[in-house]
Amino acid sequence: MPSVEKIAPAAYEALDPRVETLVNELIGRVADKWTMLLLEALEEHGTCRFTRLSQLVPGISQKMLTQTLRAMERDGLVDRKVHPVVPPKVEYSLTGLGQSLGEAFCGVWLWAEANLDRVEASRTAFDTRE
Amino acid sequence: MPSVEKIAPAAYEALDPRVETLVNELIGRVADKWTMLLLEALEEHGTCRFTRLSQLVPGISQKMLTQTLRAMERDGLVDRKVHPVVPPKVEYSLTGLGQSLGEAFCGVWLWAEANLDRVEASRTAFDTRE
DNA sequence: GTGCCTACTTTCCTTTGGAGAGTATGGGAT
DNA sequence: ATCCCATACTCTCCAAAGGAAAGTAGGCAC
Repeated sequence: MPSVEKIAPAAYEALDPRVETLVNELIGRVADKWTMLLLEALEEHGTCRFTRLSQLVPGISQKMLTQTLRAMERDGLVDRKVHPVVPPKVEYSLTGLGQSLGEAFCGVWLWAEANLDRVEASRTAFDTRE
Repeated sequence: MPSVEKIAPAAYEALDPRVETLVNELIGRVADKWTMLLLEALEEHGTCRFTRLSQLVPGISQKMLTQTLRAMERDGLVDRKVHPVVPPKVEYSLTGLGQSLGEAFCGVWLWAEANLDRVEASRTAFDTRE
């Protein structure tokens, strides 16, 4: 089981605090529930429109959908294509950068899928201990 | 570049909606800024006490530190060992499950490290477009 | 005119999160 | 005996984030 250090020892140890801070900020931005869920939806279904995305990501409010998509666009993760027609038509898709982040998150999805039961068991054990 | 489907096609396609909902909930719980940062801190520094963790994770409030650690303990990600001495001494460490999640997040750290510049560039481009 | 369509905004209100002070405990210093 | 300290919280108060629902724009069908 490799750790970050074992995979990229030199790069990791060589980080100066300034870069580490930036990485932490980026992680804080990107390690967000809605961002992850949107990344997954766009990865799985390809180009989507606003309403479609709101259906694909259950529980997201329009406000958060707009907000998260904008932030992802600003970060270069999604491409936003506006067709100047009426009624409005806006298509969202992953950029190469977004796809690579989606792949980076792949391990987390697999982990969640594989360990659902363990987490569930731990929770009930914890709750009955109280 | 493998996608989720290519790595685990059968398991992924076979998910019934109920399981997918649970996975989404688990992702929502775990894809949290503080959880990721704590996971990283514990992975890198091993067993730590409360005050140490608050120093290792810059910007976290005591409230969020307590809260996040409790949630992680409940999910079986961290082990909380209380030594009944005075002043109090509580040691936190990753469980096997926590370590495996830390490894799953490894790709995201590497991605962030590798793509900091691209994201930064995209942001300034976006901001000057406005 | 009325209503419809879509992608947002806006408003209002609840929940979450941060800052800082307070708590409990016994041991060591004075 | 009294004071102070260390540690891991816990509480209170306030600001910020987030959700629900209604509103907006503007061309088109009726």
